Amino acid sequence: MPGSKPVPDIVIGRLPIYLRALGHLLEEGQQITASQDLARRLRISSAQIRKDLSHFGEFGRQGLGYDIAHLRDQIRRILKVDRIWDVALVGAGDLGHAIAGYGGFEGRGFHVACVFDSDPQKIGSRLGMFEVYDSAQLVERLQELGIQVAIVAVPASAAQAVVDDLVRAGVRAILNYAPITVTVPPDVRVQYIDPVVHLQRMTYYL
Amino acid sequence: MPGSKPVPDIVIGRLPIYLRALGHLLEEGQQITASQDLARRLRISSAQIRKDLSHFGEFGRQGLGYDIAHLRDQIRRILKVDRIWDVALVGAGDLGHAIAGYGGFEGRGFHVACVFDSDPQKIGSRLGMFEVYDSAQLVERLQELGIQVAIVAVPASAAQAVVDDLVRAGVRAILNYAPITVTVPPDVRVQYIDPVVHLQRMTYYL
DNA sequence: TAGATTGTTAATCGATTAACAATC
DNA sequence: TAGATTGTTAATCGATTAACAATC
Repeated sequence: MPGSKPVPDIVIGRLPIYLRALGHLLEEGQQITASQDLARRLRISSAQIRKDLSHFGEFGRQGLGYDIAHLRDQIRRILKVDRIWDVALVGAGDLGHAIAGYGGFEGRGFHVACVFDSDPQKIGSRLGMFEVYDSAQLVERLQELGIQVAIVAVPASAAQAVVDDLVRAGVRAILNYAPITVTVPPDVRVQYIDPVVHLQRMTYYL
Repeated sequence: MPGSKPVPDIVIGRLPIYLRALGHLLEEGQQITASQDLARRLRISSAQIRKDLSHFGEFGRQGLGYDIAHLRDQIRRILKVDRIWDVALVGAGDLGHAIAGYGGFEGRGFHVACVFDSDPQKIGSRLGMFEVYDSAQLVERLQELGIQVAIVAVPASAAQAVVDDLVRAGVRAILNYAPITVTVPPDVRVQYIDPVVHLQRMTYYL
C-alpha cells in the first residue's frame, strides 16, 4: 500500500540470516519450525523474528509454527532472490580468484557473470572459468549485459574510480571488499566487507 | 570506573571505521580534522561521532577539531590494536589462500601466524609463506602459541567443529567466513562475513 | 478439548540528533 | 575579539521485548 512506512533496513538485514538458517533446517530434514526454535539457533529473541516477519505478511500457523520451505520461499521472494542475479566482479587478484571460484553463490540468488581487471598482465588471462576483461570496457559491457550487482575486489586506491564506473554503468548494488568508504548516489547501495574492521571490533573485548 | 555502564557495542563497531578513515586522512597529508569533516566522508552525523568519542574521553580542541594522528593513537589504544595480534587461519582453500596473502592486516593490528587444514592433500604443503598444519594439532599448537584470535575459512559443514576446537584452545575472537551461525560460550565473540548475506540485503531495494 | 504458537499491541529500552554553553 | 568546533544535555526517534488475545 502506497504511503505506508518503509520496512526498517535493520529488519531487511536480518532476513538473509533467517533465510540461511531455514536452508540449514531443510538440509537437516526439518519441515516445521517455531520462532522460538529459530531464535535459539540464531541467538535473537523469538518476538523479534515474529515482528520482523509481520512486516511482510502472515506466514505461520498458530499453535504450529512455520512451514520451513514455505517461509523460505516467501523470504526469497521478499528479498528478490527467487531469481538469479548476474554479478560483475572487478579485481582478479587473490581475493577475486577466491570469489570467482566460490561455490556459495549458486542456489542463493547470484551468479558471477564476468570479471574485470586493469592490469595488462591479467587482461585476457583466465581466472578459473572466466576470461578477464579490461576494466576500461567495464561501463560498456555492463550496460550491454544489464548488470545491476557488482563486487569490488580491488585495492583501496582504485576502489572509488571503479565504483564511479559501476554507477555509470547502471549498477545499483555494490559489495565492496576494498577497505575504504566510497561515495555513491542515493539510489545506489553499498555493503562493506573489511576483515580488519571485523577483527578490530572484537579485540576491544579481549 | 567500576559500575559505570559499558560502552554500547554499536559504538565499538564504529570505531574501526573512524580509525580507517583517520588513516586515509593521514595518507592524504591532513593533520587536523573536524567531526563535520569526518561525518561528511563517512555519511554519518557529526553529533554521532562526537558522542561516540565522548564515551572514552576528550580528544578534540574546541574551535579546532581533532589532531588526526593523536585521535588515531587513542582509538588504536581503545580497540587494543596498538599492538600486533597473532591470528590463526583455519582453511587453506582459495579463500584461505587469499586471506593468508592479504597485505591489509599488517599495520592494522594483526598478523597471520599459522594456517591449518584437515585435508591430507594440503597438510604439509605451502600456502604462500606458510606451511599448512594438520587441524588435528590445532588445539595443542594454539595453546602453545597463546593465540586468541582466529579466522575460519572452511566449509559450513566443518565450521562448528572448528569453532569448538578454537574455543577449546582459548581463542576468544573468531572471524567466521563460513555461511552458518555458530554457537560459542558467552565470553567468545564471533563476527560473520558471508558475501551472499550482504548481497541479499541489497537486492531487496532493486 | 488442552496445549502451543502466532501476530500484534503497548511498554520499555536504547540510539540518534538538535541545540548550545564552554572554550579554543 | 570573532569565528569555529567540541563535549554534553535533553528531546526525539526508533527498535526491542513482554505479554496476551486469537486460533490452530
